[in-house]
Amino acid sequence: MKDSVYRAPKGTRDLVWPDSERRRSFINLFAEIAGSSGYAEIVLPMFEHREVFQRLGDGTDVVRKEMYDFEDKGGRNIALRPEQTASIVRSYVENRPSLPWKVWYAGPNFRYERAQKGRFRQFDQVGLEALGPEDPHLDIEVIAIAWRFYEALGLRKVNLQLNSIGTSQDRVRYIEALSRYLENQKEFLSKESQDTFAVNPLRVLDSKRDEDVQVISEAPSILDHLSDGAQSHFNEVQEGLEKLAIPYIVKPTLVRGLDYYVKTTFEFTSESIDAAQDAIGGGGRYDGLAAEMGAPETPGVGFALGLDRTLMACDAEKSFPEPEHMLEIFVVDTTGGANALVITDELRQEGFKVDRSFDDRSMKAQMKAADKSGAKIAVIVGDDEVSNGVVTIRDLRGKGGQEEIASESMIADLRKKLR
RNA sequence: GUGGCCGUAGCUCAGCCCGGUUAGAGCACCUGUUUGUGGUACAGGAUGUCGGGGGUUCAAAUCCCCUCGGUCACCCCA
Repeated sequence: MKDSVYRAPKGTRDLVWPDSERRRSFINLFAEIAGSSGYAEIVLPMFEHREVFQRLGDGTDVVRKEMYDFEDKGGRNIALRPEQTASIVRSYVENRPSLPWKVWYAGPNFRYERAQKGRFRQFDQVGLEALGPEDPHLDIEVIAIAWRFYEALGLRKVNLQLNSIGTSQDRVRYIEALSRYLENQKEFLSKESQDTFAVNPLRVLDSKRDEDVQVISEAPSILDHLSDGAQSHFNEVQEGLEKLAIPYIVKPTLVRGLDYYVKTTFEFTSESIDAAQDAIGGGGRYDGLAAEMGAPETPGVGFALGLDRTLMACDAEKSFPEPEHMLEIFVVDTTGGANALVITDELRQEGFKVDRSFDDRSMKAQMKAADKSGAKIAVIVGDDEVSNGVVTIRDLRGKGGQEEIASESMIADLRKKLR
């Protein structure tokens, strides 16, 4: 194996064609859908002052063990962003755009954790956030955009899990009730969950360990602790989803890993992913976050979708296929390359996707390269063509017929064949 | 942070248990069969610090120890 220094660091990898192009198409499709819903792109810094992400919650794993942080040369505590919602709210607090403020984003996030299938230290997300309205219609819009995006990708086996975790006051009351219950059941909990309980009782509900399942299933439900306002908000969200025919299941134990959520939380999972990591997207409402960062109370709601995991689901469902070819035309020149130089440039200026060989290789080698390139047509120039003022146009896809075309009509002919 | 599995040619892997001829296969690559013509076939060719270090031995890809890396899972999340 190569020296371990000259390889991508743990949890990162190179995306080369066709994966790189598929990623770009994915983001383009998302941009189209978000853009046509009134969301504008925002490009954020990839790192922030660590305190920005501290807002995700001191008891969360993201803050406690997954923060990719360091001190810069100026002595500042910097963290690579583990997600973008906090950055967006920071940007809102800093720039105070007029409301409602609807933005979408795409780009890498960073979490320092052990990589596994569908989990990387650098991973791409697309997402959007809407700040201002408290209206449950906005929750519905946000969920619907994600849902329509999955549909546009061709995904069929996506499940929407929905919950409300109430207002922060509701949650305080709920956590009291939950803690009382868990305290009594403590001996039946796994050791890990007992530790979790001490740090953040809510997160015990997330445990998938067999010992905990029974205790969790009989635990008090957050849905029994919602205030009237939160309850009617939740009801409206559900009614709206039904109006849009978006199927969902209410999952009272869905608390999500970040502390800033209130009221609506949701998560998308894929049934088709063959890996432990099947959550392909998630989000919720965070009405208190802007105020925590020093702005007036400003409600917000949004989601983020994992690009890699979503594409894993696409692979499994054979949807959103990778591109097949990059090229249309391959220029073969047996006169030393000078003709290829001019012809490829000319064709490229005309908008064709064109490549050629270098190093004056044999015609056979050039034809092989033409075939491998996936191009549909070879434009062949040899001494005969040059002296007759023609080029040979050869079909690379079908049986391989070819014809000579006068150089002047080459572009018109190729346009006819390819467009 | 914890555990399982795996590191041999550019890629996928065999060989390792039972140490011993020049370390193999397929794919990919290059050349030719083809006096300008790819995709099929055939013939030939190039390619390896057997992840790294140490140890045992007359002899290590093969046995032992350490280490680095990858991968999957737990935790948790996208």
